[in-house]
This record gives sequence, structure tokens and C-alpha cells, in this order.
Amino acid sequence: MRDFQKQHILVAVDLCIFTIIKGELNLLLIERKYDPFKGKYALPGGFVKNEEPLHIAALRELHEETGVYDVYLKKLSAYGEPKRDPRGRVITVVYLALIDKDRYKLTATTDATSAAWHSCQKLPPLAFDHRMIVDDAFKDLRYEIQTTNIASQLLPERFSLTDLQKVYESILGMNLDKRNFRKRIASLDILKPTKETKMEGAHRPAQLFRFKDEKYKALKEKIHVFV
Amino acid sequence: MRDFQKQHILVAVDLCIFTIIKGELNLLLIERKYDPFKGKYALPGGFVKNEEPLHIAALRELHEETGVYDVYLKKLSAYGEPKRDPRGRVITVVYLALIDKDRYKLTATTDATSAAWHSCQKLPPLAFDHRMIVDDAFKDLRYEIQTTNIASQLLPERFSLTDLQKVYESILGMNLDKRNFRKRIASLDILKPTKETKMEGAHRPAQLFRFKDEKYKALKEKIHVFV
DNA sequence: CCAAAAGTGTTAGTGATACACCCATGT
DNA sequence: ACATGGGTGTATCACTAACACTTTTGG
Repeated sequence: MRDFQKQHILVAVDLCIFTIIKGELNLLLIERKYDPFKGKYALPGGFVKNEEPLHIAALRELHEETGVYDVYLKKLSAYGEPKRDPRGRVITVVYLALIDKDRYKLTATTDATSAAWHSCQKLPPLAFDHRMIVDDAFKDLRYEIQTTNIASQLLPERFSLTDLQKVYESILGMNLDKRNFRKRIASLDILKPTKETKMEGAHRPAQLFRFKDEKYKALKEKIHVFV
Repeated sequence: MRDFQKQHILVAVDLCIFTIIKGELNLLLIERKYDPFKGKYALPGGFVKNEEPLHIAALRELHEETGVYDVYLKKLSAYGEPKRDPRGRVITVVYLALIDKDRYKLTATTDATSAAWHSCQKLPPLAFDHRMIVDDAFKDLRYEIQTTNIASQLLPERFSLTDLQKVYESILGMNLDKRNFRKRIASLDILKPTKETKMEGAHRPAQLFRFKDEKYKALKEKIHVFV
């Protein structure tokens, strides 16, 4: 414990909160009102309290920004370059959060914060090293979407197969063949059909499905002996 | 910055240093000489200095324990439960390191530390939350070995195909078919043959190979649209 | 009846898996 | 000559990828 008292590093959490809006992947950002990086956008986050577990700090920040508690939250990595915050040394632990925008609406911008969704296609310049953090989080999301059932976290309880396909397409950044997609989803055996349909627009209504497991579930242990 | 001064959380780095010994995956551990967890084993690590980048702190600790600087080092996650260290709140950033035991020998146990290799098949009880950390690091390693050329970091410059296969087998925890393994390695086109052979024991000598890219290289961008 | 999205099968090609014998060497 | 690990090819099966038309609804 000898060196303990000499250290002056602060611990924060930052959140990469993703959602799907109109079939596009979006990220929640806050516009900074003060220096440093005044006018730029940043990830929501804040300092960890002394007795507070990291994931509780993340949930607290998430709730402050979105009014939501019950979400998928995954710890990613930590970022701690000495100069990443010009005000002092801060190491931040990053959490990935996925929410269904329709279920959990943003509380009307509390306080002075102005949280808003931004399409991942064209993110504005970000403060600090947040661009790197987002890029890393996005890579993780791409992996998770392919190996787990986390797509369920981005959709309402009932959804059409086209809705689901758009989740995959927006995260993988490519168009998928409709027939092949449906075959693969069927083979995974993770959905159960409902008797409801979604009628919107002048076309044939879509059958709605729900996930068998609402909660996180790994779909494959083995990736393939190589990939 | 208002809450900055109130925080009392210390930042450390811990290292999961893997190597292959006699075809088995091993992890470097230190036996703790003092409480807490006296007599148990722990990951090598230490506190981050005020102006020190995290990866430099990791390299410093690595060098102290192994006498090695030039190794593959990858930042993993952070662990910061309030009670993980009974002496006070410490958040640790974990690094994965891979070394070739033959190239980089351990310096004869410096100071009072007693670092030693332990087979991952039968690790002793670990201090703190280090068991969880090792499990997470191992999962990461399993993924990396299948998607990148990091096997090169665990082998000497020249090695036989059987040596390479043992790296994969020990990390994947399964036996692989020799012919299929060689076909796949050939299709990846990451090795170049040397004219040397390894003669050891009373049998046909093995041809030695080396990696085309010594350094880290991703082998596949796309995992597969699912996995 | 037109527009718009939903829904549905087959084929060809590629890659994964399973499997057994001969080779070169030291003792 | 024998014991030991090195080295090689083929056949089957499973999965991926490419591809186009009919259905159902609202306007």
C-alpha cells in the first residue's frame, strides 16, 4: 500500500448507448456546453463515487440521461492516457448499453444536458478520445450481434422479421438477403411467432415475433476452429 | 470538476501473461507473501504512476517480472468492485501478454517476488477477483487465436507445424486433426517455410517454418454473418 | 388496379470433417 | 528392425450464397 496516497487519478464511467431509429443505428451524445471541447459532442458519463460499483455508476448515468434502468449493459474496456482529459488525469471505464427507443423514451432533457440521438453513419466530431471509444464499442457490438441474442435488446417485445433484419443490417453495415436471413434466424431457433400482425402502410401486414429468451444468451460457444 | 477531489479510488494494472511450455498453456503467477491473501497466488501487477500511460505501466510491470520488453500486449477490461481489494478501493486495468518462454527467460526471481509458470489446466486458488480476470482473459485469447496471427507471439522464430498445432490445441482445449489443421494453415498463407529442420528424438526431422508477418495481423474482417 | 412490403425454395459451389498409411530418423 | 513423430489426399456432408416471383393489404 506504500504508493497508494501518491496517486491522483480519477475514475469515471462513459456510456455508449445504442438504439435503432428507423432502421438505423444511433448513438446517444451530449453536447458540451463548457470547455474543454465546448460545442463538441461527448458520450454521457460521469465520475464514480467512492463506494459505488462501476456498473451501478453506469446505470446511474444511464438513468440520468434516458430515464431508463432495465437495459442491457456490458462492460467494455478502460481508457486512461494521461492527456486524454486536459483538466487532469481521468481513467474511464466504458459501458455498452442497448435500448429500444420505442419502449424507453428519453426524459425531456433534464438539467442543462442536451442528450440526443445521432446516426452512427455520420457522427459529429467527438470530445476527448471518445471517437476511439465509440469505434471500439462498435466493433464489440458487431461481434455480439453475431454471437448472442442481444438483438432482442434493440427491439420492442414484438417485431417483424424485417425489423430484426434491419437491426442486423445497420450493425453489420451491409444488406442481407431476405430469404437467407430468415432461414438462418429459423435455424437458430430463438424466436417464437405471435398471432399478431403489424399493419402499417399500404401493403401486406407482417407477422410479429418475440424472442424466446428475453435475456442475454450466447448462441455459439465455438466460433469455428478458425474463423 | 467539482467532485474530483472527493474520490479515493486507486488505479492499478494487472497482467495475464501466457506462454506455452511443453505444448501446454501456462500463466505467470506470483505467490503472495503478505496479507491479504497471504499464500495465495495472484497476477503480476502494480499501481499506475501519475503521469504514466496505462500500457507503459503494464510494460513496466511485465519487465519487472520477466525481464522482457518486446512482447504482444493487449488491453482487456477493467475491474473495480468496491470490495475486490479489502485494503481499499482499487480499480485495475488488465492486460494480456503473450511471450515465447524459450526466447524470453524469466529473470531469476528478482526481489522478493516469486513469479512462476502455472499450467492453465490446474491453476491454484487465486487472490482477489483474479480468477474471474483470468477466465475473461482466456476467453479473449481463444477468440484472438482464431482471428489473428498472434500464435506467432507464443512461438520461437522457427517452429514446426506440430509446435503450432499444439499452440492452437492448448488454447482451444481440443485436439485437432493434423491433416485438416495443415490444410487450413496453408490456406491462410501466413507461414513461410525455412530450409531448416528440427531433429530431436528418434524420428523423422520436422521442417521449420516462420510467420510471414511477425507482428499482429487480423486474419478475417468478417466473422461470418452469424457465427 | 396499382404501389409497397411480406413471404417463400432451389441450386450450385465452397468449405468442413472424417479418415489411414508411408517416411525419415536414432537406437 | 523397431519405435517415434513427420508428412500426405480423398470423399462425403453441411453450410453459404445467389437468385425471382406470388401474396396481401391500403389507397
